Amino acid sequence: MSNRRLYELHASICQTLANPKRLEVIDCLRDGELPVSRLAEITNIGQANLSQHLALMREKGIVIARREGVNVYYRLSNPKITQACDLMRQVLLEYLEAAGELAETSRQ
Amino acid sequence: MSNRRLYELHASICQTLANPKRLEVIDCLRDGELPVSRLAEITNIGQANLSQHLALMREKGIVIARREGVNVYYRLSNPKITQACDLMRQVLLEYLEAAGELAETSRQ
DNA sequence: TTAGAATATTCGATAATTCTAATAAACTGA
DNA sequence: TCAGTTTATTAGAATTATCGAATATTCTAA
Repeated sequence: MSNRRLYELHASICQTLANPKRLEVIDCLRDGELPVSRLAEITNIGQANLSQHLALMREKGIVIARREGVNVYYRLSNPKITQACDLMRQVLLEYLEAAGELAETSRQ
Repeated sequence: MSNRRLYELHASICQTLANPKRLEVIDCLRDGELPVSRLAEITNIGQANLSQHLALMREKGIVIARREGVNVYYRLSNPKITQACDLMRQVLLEYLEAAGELAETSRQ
């Protein structure tokens, strides 16, 4: 597979994570599967919109759906997704901290 | 800081990584800083466009620029960015592998 | 000080994302 | 089979991202 194509696929994974609602859903699924109804409760995302976000993550292979009766349970396809999110969260927090200290310094 | 706001900032980090050209640039900077001219050579991205991508990454705190004479050197702001990218790359590769095996299975 | 090299910014055109509202589909129990 | 519950899909409007072309800025060496 060409490098160009790999970068495109890689970017499409990142793109899938590049939305606050989807990140919240991923966070909800960190410890195991949940039905859509529960995700809707926790996140307060409208039904249609939540379903769209889940469909997108399904297509990109980020989550896996399992139907049980009338409910559909979603789970993360790979624990490394949580790890990657956590790392990026750390990058963010370190950035915020550095920015905070910078503001501290310039205030003196 | 509110959770909502953190998810937004987190998403904006992911958004910054969600582009094949920017991922390629980040890959180039994995082992240290490089001048824009060198990045342009390696990646074959047009001057204006490359500069736009670098500006975006600067704004989001992903890269840091250092001017030395007529050249501007860019570097990653945090080694965890490389780690996060590598993890997501692994997620992708494992997905591709699983998809490949799936195709293998269904062909039998 | 001025020409030339390296980099950045601005401006539109095009494409991609995101959302809500409406509707459809899948399933269960009566 | 029908009503009700849960989830998915579609359509269209609004916002946002991406790119190339043109232009501006920053710096150095002559």
